Amino acid sequence: MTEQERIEQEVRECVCEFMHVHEEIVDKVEKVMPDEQQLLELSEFFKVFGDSTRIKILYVLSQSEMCVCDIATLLQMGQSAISHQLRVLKQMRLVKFRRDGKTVFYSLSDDHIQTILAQGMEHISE
Amino acid sequence: MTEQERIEQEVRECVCEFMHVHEEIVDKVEKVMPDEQQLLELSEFFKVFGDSTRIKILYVLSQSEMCVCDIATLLQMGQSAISHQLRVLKQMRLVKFRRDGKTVFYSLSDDHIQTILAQGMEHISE
DNA sequence: AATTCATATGAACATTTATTCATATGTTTA
DNA sequence: TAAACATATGAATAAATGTTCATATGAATT
Repeated sequence: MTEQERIEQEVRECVCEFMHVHEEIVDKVEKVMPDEQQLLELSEFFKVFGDSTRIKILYVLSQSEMCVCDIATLLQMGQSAISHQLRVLKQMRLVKFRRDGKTVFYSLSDDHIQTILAQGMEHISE
Repeated sequence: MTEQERIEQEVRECVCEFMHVHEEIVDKVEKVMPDEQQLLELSEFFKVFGDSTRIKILYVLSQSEMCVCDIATLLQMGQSAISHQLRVLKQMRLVKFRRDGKTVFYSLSDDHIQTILAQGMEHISE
């Protein structure tokens, strides 16, 4: 690519990104955009649902509270893997837990989680 | 780690994973588990929400239909990056589009998407 | 028909992420 | 208090993912 061509491309990109936009729409939406930080947090929240192991954990917990061993058995996975994922779920407050002797029982932390799971199920079964 | 110790660990893991589980719970939940494939699809669906660029795209589209250039301008990102992400959103049927001459307008594909976004917002603002 | 423009896409690179292995922590029981 | 047990965690490795760069496609305009 020659320098000349590079400049031409930059001009083209500039045109695309700063001149031929629909200004009314962009201006209107810009005003109601939540701040960067909030949208980042939102994506981090959903990221937690975006792994099949964690989805399975959430699903089984939607049926009953359960200890780490139970979950590992149900999913046929190692205890360590489950434990690591439970930590992620805990950090995002998707699950809560109570200790009973040596055992720790996990459960879903609130109703949003169920609602989100249900909406997702509906979407993929359409 | 000696062979002896390895065996001991395997036994320990075996105990954890196959003997001290709460059988009633495990049996009950095993019966209502959706099949592997469905849960995998569910996680793939949510994975799409789990990236800040895509969340921003979904958010701006929840306000108005919009062309690729508009989105790139709003998010201050390159056209290519947006286009790649729109493909992901399209594949999972989170967005639909209509062509008008050279321009392609994107919009959210159905109400589940709005509901899920709203539930997520509620969760993180608690 | 040739050019311009909006969008799409393939390849490459850098970053993130999930699992495993080994071990640590904290609770109970002998 | 020592051993057994359920769970947690740090480090390492392997796999997945997002962005950029260069270019391709397809529609409109001259």
